[in-house]
Amino acid sequence: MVCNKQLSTGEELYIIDENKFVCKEDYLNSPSVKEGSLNSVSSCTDRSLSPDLQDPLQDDPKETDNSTSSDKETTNNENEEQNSGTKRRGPRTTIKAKQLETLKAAFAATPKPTRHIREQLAQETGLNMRVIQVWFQNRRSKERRMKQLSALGARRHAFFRSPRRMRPLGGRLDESEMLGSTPYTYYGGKQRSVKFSLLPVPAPRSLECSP
Amino acid sequence: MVCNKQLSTGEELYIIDENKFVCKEDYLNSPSVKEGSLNSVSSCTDRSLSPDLQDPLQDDPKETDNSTSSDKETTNNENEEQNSGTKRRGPRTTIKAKQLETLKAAFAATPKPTRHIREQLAQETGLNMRVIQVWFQNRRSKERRMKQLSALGARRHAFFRSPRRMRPLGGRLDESEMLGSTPYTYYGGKQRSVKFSLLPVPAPRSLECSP
DNA sequence: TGCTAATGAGGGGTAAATAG
DNA sequence: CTATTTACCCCTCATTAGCA
Repeated sequence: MVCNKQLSTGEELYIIDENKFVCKEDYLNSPSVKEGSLNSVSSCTDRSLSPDLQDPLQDDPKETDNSTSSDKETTNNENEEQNSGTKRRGPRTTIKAKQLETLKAAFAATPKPTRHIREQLAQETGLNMRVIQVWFQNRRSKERRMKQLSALGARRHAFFRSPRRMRPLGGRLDESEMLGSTPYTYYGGKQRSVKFSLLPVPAPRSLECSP
Repeated sequence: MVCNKQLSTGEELYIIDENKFVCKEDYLNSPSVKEGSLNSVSSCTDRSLSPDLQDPLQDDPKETDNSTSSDKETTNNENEEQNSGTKRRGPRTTIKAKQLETLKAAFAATPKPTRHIREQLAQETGLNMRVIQVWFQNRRSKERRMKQLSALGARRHAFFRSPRRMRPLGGRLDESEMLGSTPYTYYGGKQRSVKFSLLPVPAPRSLECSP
C-alpha cells in the first residue's frame, strides 16, 4: 500500500485494517500506523485484488528476450478467499525464465552451492535465499529421481537404440521452462518442448519403485 | 470482506470505504455496516457463512452453490444449503463484442497467455481473470475440435492424393498438439487421452467454422 | 436452439512444507 | 540434507446450462 514493492514469499509484511498490506520497512517507518489492529505474518496468506503495480526496475529495455514469450510477470495471481480453517500456503513464487536460467547454470556448476553462492544467486536473481535453497533441494531431488528412472527405463529398452525422443509430457510449462533453443512455437508456445530431452522415460509422478 | 463468498458475475455488491467489498446479503444483514465505515466488521466472521470453502481438491472453491435442481432461480440464498443439491449456476457472463475482439486478438498472438498477459487482459476488458482463463481454455478447445474436424474432412475428400500425410489448413501445423498423431507408446501408460482421440467419430457437437 | 460460459474430474510440474 | 507429501497453478476433455 505504500511503496508498491513486490513482496517475495516469506517476506514479512503487516496487515492493517484488514486489508492494507504494508511491507516491514514501511511499517517500521510509519509510526502513525503502529497501533490498533495489525497482524504480522510471515508469508502472506492473502493477496487478492488485482494489483497493477509495475516494477519499474528489473527490466532492461534492451530485451534480448531469448525464449519466446513474455516474461516479467510480476504480480501474483488473484485468488481470494483465505480460509482460516485449512492450511493455506502462501502463493507459490513463480520463477521466471530468466531466473531459471541462472539457477540452472549454477546448478550445472555446483548442485550443492554454499551459502555464499546462494547469497550471490539471491542477489542476482532477486529471489529470496530460502527460495533458492528450496529450489536446489527440489532440483537435486528431481535429478535423483530422473536418474533412477532413466536407469530403469534404459534397461528395459536395452535392445533398442538410444531413446531419441521421449514422451512429450503434457503439463504446462509455458512461460518459464525451456531455455534457449526451441525457436519453434506453434501457436501455443512451447509446451512440448524438450526440457530433459536426453532422459528416457519420464516418470509418472508416482513411481514407487519400492518393492 | 465478510463471508468471503466468491461473487459471480452480475451479482450485486456494495463497496464501502473505497475498498471493502461486501455482498448484498451481508450488507443487508449488517446494520452496523450500513452507515459509514465498516471498520468494525473486522472479525469478518470468516466463512462461517459460506459453506463452500472447503474443497479438499485443488479446484478453486468456486461457489458451487447448490440447491435443488431446476426450477429454482430464486435470489441467491447463500448459506443454508447444506441440504443440497442444487446446481444452479450463476448467470453467465456475456462477453461483449468489444471484449471479444480484444480476446481474439490476444488469442491470435498467444493462445496460452501467461498470467501476466491474462492480468493485462483482465484489466483491459474489465473481465475477471478467471473468466478470461476459461475463455482461453474454451477457445483452445474449440480450435482443437475444428482442426481435428477439418483434418478428418480433408482426409475423406483427399485420400487419393497423399495417403500418408495430410495437411489441414495452412500447411504447417502442430504435430505437437495433435493428440491423435502423437505416437505415445510408452509402456506404462495410463492416459486417458487416448481413448477416443483418433476415431472418426463425427462431432456430436456443433462446430461452426466461423472466424 | 446453437454457441459458448462454467464446471468438474483427471493429470502434470513443481515450490513449499514436513519428517527423518 | 534427503525423502516424502502438500498445495497451488494450469491444462485438457467432457458436460452442463444460460442467453441471445
